[in-house]
Amino acid sequence: MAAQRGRATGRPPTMKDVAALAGVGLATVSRVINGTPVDPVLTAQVTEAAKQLGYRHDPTASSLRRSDRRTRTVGLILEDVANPFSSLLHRAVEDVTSELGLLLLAGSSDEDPERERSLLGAFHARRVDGLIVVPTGQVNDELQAVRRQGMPIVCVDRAAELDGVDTVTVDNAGGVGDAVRRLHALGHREIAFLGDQVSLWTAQRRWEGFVATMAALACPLREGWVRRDLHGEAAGERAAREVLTGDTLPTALVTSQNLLTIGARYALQDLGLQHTVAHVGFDDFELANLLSPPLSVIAQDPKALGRRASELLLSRLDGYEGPERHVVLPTRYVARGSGEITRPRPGRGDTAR
Amino acid sequence: MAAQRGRATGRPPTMKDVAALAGVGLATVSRVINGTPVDPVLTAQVTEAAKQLGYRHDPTASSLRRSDRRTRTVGLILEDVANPFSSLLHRAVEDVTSELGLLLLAGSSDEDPERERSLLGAFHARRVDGLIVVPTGQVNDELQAVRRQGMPIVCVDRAAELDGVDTVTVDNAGGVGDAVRRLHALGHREIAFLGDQVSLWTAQRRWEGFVATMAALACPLREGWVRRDLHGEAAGERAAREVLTGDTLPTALVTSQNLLTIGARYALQDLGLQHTVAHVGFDDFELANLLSPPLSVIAQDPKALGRRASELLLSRLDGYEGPERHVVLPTRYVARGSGEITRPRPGRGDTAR
DNA sequence: CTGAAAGCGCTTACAG
DNA sequence: CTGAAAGCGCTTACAG
Repeated sequence: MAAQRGRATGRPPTMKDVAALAGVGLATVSRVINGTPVDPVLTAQVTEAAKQLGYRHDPTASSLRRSDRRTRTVGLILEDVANPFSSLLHRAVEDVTSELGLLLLAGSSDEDPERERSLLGAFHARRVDGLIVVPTGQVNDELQAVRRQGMPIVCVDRAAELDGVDTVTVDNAGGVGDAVRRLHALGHREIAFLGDQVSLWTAQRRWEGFVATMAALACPLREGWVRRDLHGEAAGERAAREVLTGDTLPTALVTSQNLLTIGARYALQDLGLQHTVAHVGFDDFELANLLSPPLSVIAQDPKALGRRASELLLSRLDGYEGPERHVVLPTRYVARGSGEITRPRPGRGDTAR
Repeated sequence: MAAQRGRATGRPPTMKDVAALAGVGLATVSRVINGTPVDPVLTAQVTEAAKQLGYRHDPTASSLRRSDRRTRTVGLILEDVANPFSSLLHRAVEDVTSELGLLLLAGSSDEDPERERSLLGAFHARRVDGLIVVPTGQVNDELQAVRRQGMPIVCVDRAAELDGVDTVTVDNAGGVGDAVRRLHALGHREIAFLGDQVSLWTAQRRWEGFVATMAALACPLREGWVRRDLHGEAAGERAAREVLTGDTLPTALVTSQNLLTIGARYALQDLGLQHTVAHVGFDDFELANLLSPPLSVIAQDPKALGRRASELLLSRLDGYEGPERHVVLPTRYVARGSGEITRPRPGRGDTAR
């Protein structure tokens, strides 16, 4: 009678249905599905029955009972899934996790601690196997608590001093320092700096790289040429415009973030200074090469960040229990033109206005 | 004795732990957590116990037993989470789903039916509440099968003729037609066309818009000026270069996809023709305005696509059982300069080479 | 309103 | 190797 059942009506077929049709016990079906050795004949019966019913294994029900509780999902907390940096990182993570059949739950924190906390809670509650997060830096206590409960966590793009939490970052200070040195070698001494919100870990590191290198090169920092804590393209444009229409003009400009770079470039072009004032931005752009002059950048490799972060996470999933690891990836200066503008002859005087 | 238990050692606290600490039945805890009316005193006890233990509700275990089987997750199949169009769409979907506490499982099909099938299977097996997919068009049978099993599905960016599947697309043909008409109004008659892989639904629609409008305007199509089935930036550049170095040159160029537009623009700039040959691309770019001349585009609104798709999905989750809906969003022509180059005087003869 | 019991789809000791 | 039974964390009829 039980074996008579066959294909059920509405609901999707379950292991019980498969067992009934194959004429074996429920446990045997489970074993076949999970690859535990089973008599070839029974295996064939089960496989056939499963195919016939269109059986789909339910990984969440499975995870509930398994001893390791693995859900085969990974949580990813990005700043914004839509920004190019985040989305490239996202893709790199997907490339390595999908290879293993892991699914990705992704969300955007928007730099908002409350949102980060909420995503963290939701992913934790769903028992993802691990977490890759670009931390705002203000939710570290909660991250630590979740980590202590056994959830592997890797922080990426921004460091975090948390027990058992691996990090993958970029040499932000080194990248900016390198750019400043190159500008210096081209004669530049009057270098302006546009910086992102100071609460961001990366903004802090980039600023430190600027200050340290300028000091090492004995270049004075002029107050009006340093604009920090800027958020977004419009702020970048405004700040650049102010810097570039002041009493004395800098001969070079370093913009330490994506949107600030775009904003500054608008200002430069609007003032007709794009061929006069050297400009280097942090982070690369798709179309940087099509601009005139092409934009020189301190490029980071979001794909490499994502890949390394995933690898660190996977090693934890594979049982690595050692101390936290801190990977620092290099940046790469891409000379395209805007950063190779030499310093105009001194004595020519102020040009703007 | 049971109430004595209190906080367990290693594992995260469960409803049972909360019930024990609060001195109530398991069901009561469940009711409090789910907001079913419960005596205020008991409610307080449960809330307190939950807080004290740091209890986290497990939504997946919950979904297993609930009558509606809701997992509170939505699956999203994009072409590539890293491409700007997809990631903006992704963000728009996140904005509406996160509002409702739904989590997003996202994946990239890479235009590969096998990958789409695999993601579809994985999401289905995980019993997501619904699916938003940018379909390759070659997995429609499987999509239909999943839909018939009760899973709400919305296709976005590309239409699909499937029972009970809503779609949100853009007026691709209309957008291209509009651009062609504008070029025609500026005197252009010799208009070249670069098209994406012909297997893509959007490529097909854009091509149809081009052909139909050219015919309506009595502009002949010259064989050498039509290049279709191109994939990626390099192919676009190559094709554009060939078109622009032929015996007779077109006076305007329509490129019907993102990467083709970039590739073509490289070719134009390399040949020094960017101020001579009019150029309109399909889909907008972040930096289009910084180019010289700025790039005119047929813009679509990926955020609107994502938002509408989410809304349609949510209405299905809310119980809408009516016939499938097909939303078509308009495109918007953005005149920036490259598309406003007028046709050079006839009789000036061929300029290039 | 409340609690004990059954059961969601599965895995895993536990006996045979 | 195989199957019946217990149980993962929860919800939901079912009686009280």
